Amino acid sequence: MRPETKARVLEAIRELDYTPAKVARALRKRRTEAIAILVPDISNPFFSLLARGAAAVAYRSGLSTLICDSNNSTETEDLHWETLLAEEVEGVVFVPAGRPNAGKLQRVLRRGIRVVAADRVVEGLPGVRADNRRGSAELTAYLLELGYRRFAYITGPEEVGTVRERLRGFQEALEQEGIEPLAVRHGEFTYEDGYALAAEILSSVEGVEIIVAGNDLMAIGARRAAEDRGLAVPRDLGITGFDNVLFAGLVRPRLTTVEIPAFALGKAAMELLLEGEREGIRTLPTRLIPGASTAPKGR
Amino acid sequence: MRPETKARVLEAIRELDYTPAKVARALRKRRTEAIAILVPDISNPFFSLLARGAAAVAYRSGLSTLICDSNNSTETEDLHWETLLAEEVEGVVFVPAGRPNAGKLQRVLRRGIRVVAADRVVEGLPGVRADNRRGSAELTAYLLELGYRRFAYITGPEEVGTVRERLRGFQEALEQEGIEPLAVRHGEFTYEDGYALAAEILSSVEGVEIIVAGNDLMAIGARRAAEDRGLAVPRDLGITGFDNVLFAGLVRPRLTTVEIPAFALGKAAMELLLEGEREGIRTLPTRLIPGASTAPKGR
DNA sequence: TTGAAAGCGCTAACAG
DNA sequence: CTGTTAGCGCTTTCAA
Repeated sequence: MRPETKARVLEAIRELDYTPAKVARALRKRRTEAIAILVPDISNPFFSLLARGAAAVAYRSGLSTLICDSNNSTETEDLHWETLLAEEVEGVVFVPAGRPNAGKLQRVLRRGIRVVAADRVVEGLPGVRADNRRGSAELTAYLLELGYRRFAYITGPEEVGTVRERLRGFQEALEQEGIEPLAVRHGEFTYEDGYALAAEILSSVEGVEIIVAGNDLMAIGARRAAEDRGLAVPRDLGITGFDNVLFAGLVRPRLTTVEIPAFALGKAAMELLLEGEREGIRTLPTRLIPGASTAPKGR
Repeated sequence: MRPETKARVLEAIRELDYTPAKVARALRKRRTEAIAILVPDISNPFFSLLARGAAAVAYRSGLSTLICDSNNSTETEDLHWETLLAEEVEGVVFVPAGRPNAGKLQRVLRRGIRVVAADRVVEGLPGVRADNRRGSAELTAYLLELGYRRFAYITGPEEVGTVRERLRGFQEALEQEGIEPLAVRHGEFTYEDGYALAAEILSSVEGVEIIVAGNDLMAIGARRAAEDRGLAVPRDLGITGFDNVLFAGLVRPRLTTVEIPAFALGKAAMELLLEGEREGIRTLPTRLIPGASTAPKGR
């Protein structure tokens, strides 16, 4: 282009304070260059960290990012799918709230929208998840080594994949030693349900040495329930969590837990999305974080 | 419309699996019906809760919501302003990372985009904030009543409005009793800086009875620094926070802090935005949350 | 009540 | 290298 013309154009841009309108561009190019991140609860640090990881990758590729919060509800999730269809996003990093609506998902996929599952695996979708089963098994092996033998397990809703994987790793590790858990209880992944389930177990099950929780928040709730019954942690009762969210390291005694790389999970999911991956599950390793909420159990 | 025609249209919609394209609609109507929420750090539960409050209101009005994360950087913030200009969002709920770029902001406003500040007041913008000064003064009065007299204060960057307001409330309450703080230190609003500033104070300032922190995260860092020097909380040293984020209630001893209604802040900011408010600051009340990290100080 | 036409701001294709 | 034109899918307006 002639330098003079270029200068005149640049001058006009400045003068009019011109910014290209993305909507018009998207309409003409038939590409919105927008992707969405759909999570169950953005105010949960685990998911917001995951969303951050995903957004960082999208941002580098010049894509706009829409963060949608399904508020732990499949119905809200469905509403969001409608919006995303109307927005014509090109892809979605998806953390399902529970068992996702297969019909909606099919419609989205038929429209050519790529969807990658993150953290929680969805049948028929490519995805990135943490090695929950192994992480849970390693944790359990560590607890067995410490000398714990009488276990109770509290966790989230049964229909969530990560809940089942963690439970399975736990049970398999126990089976190797010929041990059965004294109790297994399901609730929501909240502080309140952690408290309630632990309280119920402590008052109805004899001789529990340790409560293994499906996530950190439940573990903290359980610890509180133990305290309220006058039990000291780890002296009278061991407690473990899962996720290694920020506060797991802030509470005293520091929680024994398993780190799930939330940011990396989001990052990897978005990378899979941008590479156009259509299938396959990538599994990221977890890491055992020993804390002072468990201690060697002399026998 | 004739019922028969209507039926035929509905039939066609079903058959083609038709969803109206928002981009085309936005282009024609010259209204994108999209708003943005721009926060410093979405992985901070305080901001994600605020974002949730704002999004909930927008959602009810059928607006699309774009959540943008400036990663605590004014430069990233500026990049986001460009995107938002190009996206032609109709409004922005804005929590500035530091001192916002006035030029960018002017450009955005000149384009007719409404901006409402949340949590942190911005000159020339309507906004919603918490009554930080009073909340801080009330907290300080409570501490004086407990018998504390020798105070140290650690907080975030000086250019952040909430930092200055909280510090001011603190200082004014002390002045009424003719007391000067022994130390005031600024850093980032992080666990690490809370630890570092507290450690520095404890090793260089004589006779500090209590460390008042500008937010909860710094308070937890300070508590750790105290522990590492063998000081028991609250016996040897009192500690207080600000915000009342989730973990403030989970740590032991429970943190004495001031609740900032993050969700309500976001909600109110979005309401102001939708009402088309052009100026004025709304102030929401805070609430003192006494905890066990402070205790009556016999003299 | 229905149909037809124009045009939002952009890009791709093509002509000069 | 520059200018012109058509058309993305919708809404608005006007005509039948």
